[in-house]
Amino acid sequence: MAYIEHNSNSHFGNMPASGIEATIAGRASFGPLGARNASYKPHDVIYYEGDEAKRLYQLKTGTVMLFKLLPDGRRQVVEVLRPGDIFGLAYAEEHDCTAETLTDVETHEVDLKQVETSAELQCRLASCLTHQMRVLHEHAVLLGRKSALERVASFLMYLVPNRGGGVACMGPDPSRDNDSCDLQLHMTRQEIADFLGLTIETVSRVMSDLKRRGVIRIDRSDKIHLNRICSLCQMTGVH
Amino acid sequence: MAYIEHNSNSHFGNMPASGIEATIAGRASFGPLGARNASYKPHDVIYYEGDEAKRLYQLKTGTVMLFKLLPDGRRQVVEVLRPGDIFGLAYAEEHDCTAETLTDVETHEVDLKQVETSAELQCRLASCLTHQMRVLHEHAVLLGRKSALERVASFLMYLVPNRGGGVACMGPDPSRDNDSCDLQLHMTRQEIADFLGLTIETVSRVMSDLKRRGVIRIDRSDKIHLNRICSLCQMTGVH
DNA sequence: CGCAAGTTTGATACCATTCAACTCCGGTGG
DNA sequence: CCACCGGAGTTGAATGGTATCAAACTTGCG
Repeated sequence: MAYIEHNSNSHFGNMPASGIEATIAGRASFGPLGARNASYKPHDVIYYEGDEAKRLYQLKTGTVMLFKLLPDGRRQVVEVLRPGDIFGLAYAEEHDCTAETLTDVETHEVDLKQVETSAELQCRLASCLTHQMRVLHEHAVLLGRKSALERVASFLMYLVPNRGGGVACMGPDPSRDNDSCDLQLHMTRQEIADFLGLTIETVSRVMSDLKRRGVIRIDRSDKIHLNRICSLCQMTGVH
Repeated sequence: MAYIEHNSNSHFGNMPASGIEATIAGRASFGPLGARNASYKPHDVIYYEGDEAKRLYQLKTGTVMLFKLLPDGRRQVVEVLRPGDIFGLAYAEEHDCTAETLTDVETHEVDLKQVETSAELQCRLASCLTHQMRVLHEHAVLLGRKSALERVASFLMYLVPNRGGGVACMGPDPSRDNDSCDLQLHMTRQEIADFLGLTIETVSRVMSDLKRRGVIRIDRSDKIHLNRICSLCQMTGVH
């Protein structure tokens, strides 16, 4: 299922914290730090909730979701990861989530033992975790306090390059040269619903509503064109 | 508002990762690593969302909540911290949450500059962040997928020593010698509601319902006696 | 074509919210 | 001492947003 190769340019623990090696999405890559590379196909399960934690993973390309299940089958997708994000928590015996790929995926993987002994890895780990913690805080607001429309709008905005998490919103500026954009969701309605704490039907209804209002165009169910990014941004609840 | 003193036994960066210094709740203390000590009174705001991040905080005693506000006033309490937890994220210019004390509080505080240069601090940071990330995942399940009763039951169970997060549940065992316990909430109904993604009235109604069913006894509004811990545990949705 | 999986749409039900009134409790001052 | 007050909590009735149940539709593919 997963093809694993050893990183040829592996030189462990000898890079400075402000290293000049490639970064992904502004965060430091684990690549040069003794990491193996691995590849996965869409819908591969990288590990299951409850599995023994043996490695730390950094997403190099593609998308991975982490989810938890309740005994009666209810599912919550707790994170949707992008390149540069890490998963497979260290400092714990068992994984608290299942990690499943949404697309073709490439990862860097390092043994947890290495993490425990590498100051450099821990530094990068702390940096990544801090970033992801912020995203989780934002997601808690979404799950705890936002309406269905606000959730879906926030989700779509999250997928707009450089607009994720509503961090870099320029406000309502209809004069922007490019107020539209194409999105590839890589998620089914069910996966979106489980991420947003909604049902599949509610997600579908909100999408149809956005389409009716001319804010989005649905080219294929997982291929969405945003006609008016600013209008959508106004619906996220953060304005 | 906050009384700050310098840590007398401050010896910076010379402790091994597996140091023998005191730990809180199983996690390493920042105390010996050049940290200042500070004290706060109940309802002190340690920092506001949007403030410049200058320090990293570790909670020594008491309880702190982190919350985010939407522009229209909706509030989500994203974390309720206990001794050993850290807050005041590093690797970012601004705080993403407001930090407010719920009780008398004592903290260890270190400058972010120190964190950037101390491998030891980064190690502990990564460890704490990993633990808190798990708690956030669990909370996402609560916010996204649980009913009001399940949320309140989970919240109360979270406050039971050694039962937090449903991690160490022994299952339905009515023969346990001690199936009851006293809790001090340190939170108003409003704060609980904002933590659980509910309204104040819903929290109150569920509490009354639990009382009517004989599962809890409400001694004072923030002083709850659990009559049957196992019954309550059964209501959290994790069984 | 015809099936299967995913999605959309409709009708209805229900849980949590909203709005409102009431209770409880501690503190203050006559 | 007790009347009064304000804030927090509780309870009730009505509303509404989302879930649920059910059916139709779309798409991809053998």
